[in-house]
Amino acid sequence: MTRPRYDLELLLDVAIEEFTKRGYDGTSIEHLSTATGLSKSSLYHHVEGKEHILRLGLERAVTPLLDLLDEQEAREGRAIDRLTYVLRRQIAILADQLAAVTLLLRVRGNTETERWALEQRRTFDTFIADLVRAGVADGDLRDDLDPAVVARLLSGTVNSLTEWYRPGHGSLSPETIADTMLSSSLTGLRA
Amino acid sequence: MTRPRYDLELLLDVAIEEFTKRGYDGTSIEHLSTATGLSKSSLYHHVEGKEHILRLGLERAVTPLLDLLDEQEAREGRAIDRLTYVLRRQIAILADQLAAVTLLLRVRGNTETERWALEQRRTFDTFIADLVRAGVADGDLRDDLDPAVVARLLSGTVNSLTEWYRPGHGSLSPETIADTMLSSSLTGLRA
DNA sequence: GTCTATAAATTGATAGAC
DNA sequence: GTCTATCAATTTATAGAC
Repeated sequence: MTRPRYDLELLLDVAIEEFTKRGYDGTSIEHLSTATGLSKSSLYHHVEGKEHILRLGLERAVTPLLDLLDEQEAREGRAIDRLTYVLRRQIAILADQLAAVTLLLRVRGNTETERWALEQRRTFDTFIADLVRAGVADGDLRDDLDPAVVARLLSGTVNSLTEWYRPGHGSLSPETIADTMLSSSLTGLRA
Repeated sequence: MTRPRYDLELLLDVAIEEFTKRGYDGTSIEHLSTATGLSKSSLYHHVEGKEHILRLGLERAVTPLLDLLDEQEAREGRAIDRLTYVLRRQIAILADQLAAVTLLLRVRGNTETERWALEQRRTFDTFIADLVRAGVADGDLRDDLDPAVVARLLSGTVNSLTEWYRPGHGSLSPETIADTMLSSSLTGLRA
């Protein structure tokens, strides 16, 4: 048995990094060729085209995020508990698929694939906003703040982790970062 | 008196938007030509080259942010009060120069100008981190959370506003958003 | 201050040999 | 599955007329 998938995954590792560094439009097939060590023709043997590479890279982030939502469909319990659980899982996915999630957050909607990615993001963000509203309705979250703004701030804070979080090197674990984020968000920073 | 500066400012309005939408590398002079209605040659009459346009656009965001830091140099008072003041002002600058700040946050360091911009961002972020540490030392901020992480989360939350805040249209004012952000961060979301 | 014309290099993609 | 060679279109930038 050969390993064509393995080679594809390696190509995606490189492509996601390049797309993130230079932007999708700013990254040429030639860049990917240089970075992988494969000729341009060989790349076209593995994928249908440039946009196909983007799609496969984005799916690494989108799939686990949507799986998390699906898994939540039948969940019960207080909204505030489900919210904290989903945010923790979102942070875990971000840490596990850091490069792909970073790429997902950088996509702007200039191609069909990018617009698809933005739609998936919107689905996820809407879910978070619904949980915040439900948490306020339950009386567990403050009702003097705009729930829509609160939800966006929470999502923004989580997503901003891609700007600085790097795994390994005795760095903080994703769980510790999630603890800090949720503790400061829910209980506040004041001593 | 002619108005060469005015034409340059108009060009920058367009260029900042295009650079933000497609990325700096992904935006061609031809794009800018189409978007401004000027020929490519005419653009080169106004600026030295593509990277010069980026530099001028980024300065719209960098200059007021560094001015804010300069103004803080001689400030007195408790760190927590200075921190909330600086964050409020940062949000005001973000709202006032939304397009340029968005571009600043999207720059990745592929050119000399981009690396300069990243350096200015780092200067600002370091200032925030110092204020958080001082706030903990004063006993005004919780000492059970990593101040470096807290500072990054605060900066990330502020910067995430570029992802959704849009002025006008009876939308929330920057001041209201700052109120919500600071209240939730300092006092917490729990009811 | 604007334009057309053009330069040399790079773009996404394909043909076809091995 | 890899390569070299090549395509038509696009890239940043310049020359020089008006």
